[in-house]
Amino acid sequence: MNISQVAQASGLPAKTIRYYEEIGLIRPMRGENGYRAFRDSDLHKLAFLGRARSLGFSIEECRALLALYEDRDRASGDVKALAVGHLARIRVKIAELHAMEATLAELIDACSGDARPDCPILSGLAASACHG
Amino acid sequence: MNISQVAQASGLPAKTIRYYEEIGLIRPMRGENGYRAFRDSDLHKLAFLGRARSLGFSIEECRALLALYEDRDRASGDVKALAVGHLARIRVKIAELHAMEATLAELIDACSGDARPDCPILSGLAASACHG
DNA sequence: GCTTGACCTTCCAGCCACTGGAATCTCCAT
DNA sequence: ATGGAGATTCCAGTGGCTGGAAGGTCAAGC
Repeated sequence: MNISQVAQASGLPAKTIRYYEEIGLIRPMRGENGYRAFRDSDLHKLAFLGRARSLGFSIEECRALLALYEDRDRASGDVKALAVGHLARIRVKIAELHAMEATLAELIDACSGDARPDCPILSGLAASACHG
Repeated sequence: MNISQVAQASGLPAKTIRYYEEIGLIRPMRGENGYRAFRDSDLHKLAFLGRARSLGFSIEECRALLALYEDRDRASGDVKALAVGHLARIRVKIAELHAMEATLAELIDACSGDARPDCPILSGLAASACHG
């Protein structure tokens, strides 16, 4: 398979696939013409990476997950630990965004949003972004 | 005021303050020795920027907000529009993270997390990250 | 055989918003 | 005079791609 077919099949852009090779996540073969020649196993890895990335795992976590995936003797506890840590970070992020959302929604709510210059959003930013 | 005092007072690292000057968000004066000499107005702007950034506004949005802040004749509707757009993006982000969280929590839940190699997290990533 | 156009290759630069570090200069207290 | 804190500039790196230029390759059509 050439890169565009693998891109199609995996849902990842060709650029990203080249990048993943560059950083050593995959090691496709090469044809005589210098083109990358992807095997099914490469495609599977790329699909795996795409899903892991879409769950927000960092590239280095993906590398670790891929290593665990390839290691038939891994302990599932190792995988779980990685995932649990990541889940915790996601939840922190969600909490941060919720806080932003609340403050912002409150400021927006207080703002008439018409042609007058008076604006609680700006004065909120100028003075303090606390809600209350 | 020198940079470290302003950093202290605004809560922003000195490096960030220099960066903000570099990209034209602030324009502090200079003393004879070449040191930046911050006025109160600079400090206010930096505090404003810090709060806007902490609400997740991008640098360019902050620049726009600052311009609106400085424009005594702005329409509050312009500010509101900016904030509403940003709020929408925050909510999208929250929704994305919630989806990740749900999928990840489900996979984690299914994983025994012991020394055995059998791992639903990895097989979930290998096959499909859908929940259900 | 030749052209055309799609596809492949590499390499370099840029994105965002900083952050770290080196080399140098200035200030102030001792 | 000296030492140390704090200031300056400039360059490089972060993460995870993404865009684009310059050039090689392949398959189809004339």
